[in-house]
Amino acid sequence: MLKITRKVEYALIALRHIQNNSSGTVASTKEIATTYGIPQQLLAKILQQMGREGLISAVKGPNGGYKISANLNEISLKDFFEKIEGPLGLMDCYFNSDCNQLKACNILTPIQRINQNMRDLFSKTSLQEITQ
Amino acid sequence: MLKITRKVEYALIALRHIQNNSSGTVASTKEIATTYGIPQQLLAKILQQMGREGLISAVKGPNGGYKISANLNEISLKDFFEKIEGPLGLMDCYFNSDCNQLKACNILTPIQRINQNMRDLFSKTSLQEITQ
DNA sequence: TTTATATACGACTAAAATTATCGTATATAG
DNA sequence: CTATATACGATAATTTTAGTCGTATATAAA
Repeated sequence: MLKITRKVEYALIALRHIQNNSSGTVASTKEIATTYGIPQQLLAKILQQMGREGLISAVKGPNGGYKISANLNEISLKDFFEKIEGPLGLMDCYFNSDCNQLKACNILTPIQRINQNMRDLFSKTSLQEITQ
Repeated sequence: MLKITRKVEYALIALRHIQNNSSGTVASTKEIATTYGIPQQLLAKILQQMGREGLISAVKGPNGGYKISANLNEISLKDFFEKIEGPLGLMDCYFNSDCNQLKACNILTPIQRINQNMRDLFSKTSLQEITQ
């Protein structure tokens, strides 16, 4: 409960690795996968997704790989999580209304408040604080 | 990602219902289950667990049910979550060391910091803030 | 003292979400 | 050309979460 997924974990590891890479060169999927013991195909898909989201950009072909293309200091952890995993909420009813309890739910208001506190926490933390 | 489980959700709903119950009487599993559309057998197990954890106490037999037996104002949401679902952490390596990445993990330190922030958030919120 | 109602709890099954793999296509440096 | 690397939809495996079943025990009330 309340855990980040491996997908996000791998994304953060990769992002930090790419950022710390010696300038001028790019980091390949294979290099990152073997360094951290991450399944290569899975990491590939995550990197592609981060590419589509504008966080990194790809260089194709031999000696190819990825480099950072966004200012990680301007992106909050909340936005990053939502780019990678979609809406961020303690419970589904925050963004999805087909809930059995909704009609009679007695904890909706207080839980929304706690949820907002959690979103605020991740909003005020930048991606850079993890990858720097 | 970062969601509470239905188990915790049901536990909170039940706790609030029991607390708001007219004094002198207890609230039965059946009553709570039908009111909020929660599977009765599942709710029963959750209530039993909360009983074992000392949060509520049971009255057996006809007209039986549960009543609050702890001071919910003195219990943090973090402690409650851990009573119901076990250790609370953004990632397993916070409390379990068999992780593929541990040896080379490059985000351990920063993620532990974020994790601590989340634990602090739930530590400074009392159960009462949800059930009152 | 019998009956109906309610909690207690371990074992099991079902469903959903997460994690990982496969196959194929495209780009490009050498 | 060829080897290497990204692109990506589809599918499979695994893990976690959610829910059910069967049986035992306690007790109020008829």
